[in-house]
This record gives sequence, C-alpha cells and structure tokens, in this order.
Amino acid sequence: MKNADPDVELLQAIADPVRLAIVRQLAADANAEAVCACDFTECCSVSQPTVSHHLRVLREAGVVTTQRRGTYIYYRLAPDFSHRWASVAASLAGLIPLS
Amino acid sequence: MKNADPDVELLQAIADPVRLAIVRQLAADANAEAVCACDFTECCSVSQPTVSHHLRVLREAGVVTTQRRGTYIYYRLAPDFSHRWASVAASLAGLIPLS
DNA sequence: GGCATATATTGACTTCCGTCGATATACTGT
DNA sequence: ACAGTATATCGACGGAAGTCAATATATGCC
Repeated sequence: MKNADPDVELLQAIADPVRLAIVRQLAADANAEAVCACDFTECCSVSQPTVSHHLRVLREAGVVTTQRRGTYIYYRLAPDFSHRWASVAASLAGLIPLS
Repeated sequence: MKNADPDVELLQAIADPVRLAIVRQLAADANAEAVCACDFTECCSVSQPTVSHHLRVLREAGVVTTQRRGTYIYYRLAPDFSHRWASVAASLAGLIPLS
C-alpha cells in the first residue's frame, strides 16, 4: 500500500517523540513569538543535527514555517496547520474547532 | 529519546496507511455493527497476515477491541479511544468534543 | 578578509517497521 | 474424528527512519 494519503503524511510527521515535543512547544507559544531552532536542542535530548533533521521533516510536511533573523532561524506552526489537523482529527472522532 | 509518551504511541498506531484505513472504517461504522476482520483484507490491498499484524498493533495500542462470534472476530473502536484521541488532538489545536 | 556562532547537509551505522509465505491455532459443521 | 474456514503467529527479508560525528553553508561582527 503506497503512501499518497496527505493525512497519513501529516500523522507520520507528528508521530515521533522529538517532533511531537517540537510541535507542542510551538502550539503552546502559538500566540507568543516564534521559537528559535536553538531552543529545541535542549528541550529534547538529541544532538543539533538530529533537531535540524526533524525540523526539516516538519517543514517538508507543511507543519512549520521558517523565518530568518540574522544568524538565528525561528520556527512557527504553519498557518493552515490548524485546519489540516482539525480536519484529520475530526474525521476520527466528533470534534469541532474551538472559535 | 525514548518512547514512553502514550500520546506518541497513539499517534504512531494510527500513522500508517493500512491502520488509518481500518480506523476510518471503524469510525464510519461506529454506530453500526462491529466490523469483521475479513472485511479489512479487501479494503487494503495487503495479505491476511499483514492485516492481522496491523489489527494486533491497534489492539495493543488500545485503539480497538475484539469480540469473537463463532469463527469470525469482530473489531470496533475502543470505548475510551474517542476521549484519548480528542485529548491528543485538542492539545495541538483548539478543538472541543462534539456533543 | 577573518573569526565566531547558528543551522544545514553528508555519510555511515543501527534499529525499527511493513510485508509476505508458511504454519499453527480456533471454531463449526458433518 | 475429520475437513473446512477464519484468524493468529513465526521467521525472514527489504526498505525506511532516527541518530550522531564530521563537515559545509550562512550570517554577523571586528
């Protein structure tokens, strides 16, 4: 069975301990400023290349977007992530978006 | 990073094309009768042992429950799956349960 | 230009995961 | 007891994915 389902790709992007921790941190600070990539290294106990790898997976899955500010690169949840996630989530249980 | 997070286990259980198709079929027929295991073999184009393997993963993750009726074994979504799923889903986006 | 820092990429290694064929187990009916 | 059907388990294989060390790229500052 091939993997052309975009919902599966979205789920696979989040179904990882490190990546879920990253997305959670971004969801928690959603209204605050974007999060610097260097902050994820300490949150999860993995090396810097590994964090970069997971951020790349999330970026290519359309979960996060990047913004460069000088040497630092800031990450935030993609604008349409909430909609996509709510759509997938609601299809498996009775859920409606909040506000 | 180890994998003790129950949310990650739940996401990993669903983040597969075959297993998501199974859960979707169960979610669609949630109010109807439970689904026989033999029906999943044709839904996804995989062999019978593969279907059995994925059903085992879903069962051990607490996503589905089984009920034997003679030779056939019927599957349905676990009673607390909706709650667990809604909890995980809402933690990443503003979602509230429907009804 | 040259140095320092932040992030990305490469390459290699290991482990995990999905898949199938073959076989085992469970249940029904005759 | 035996045959037939449904489901599960076993063993093996191939490919995908996570991790790190080393290195490369990019930006800012002196």
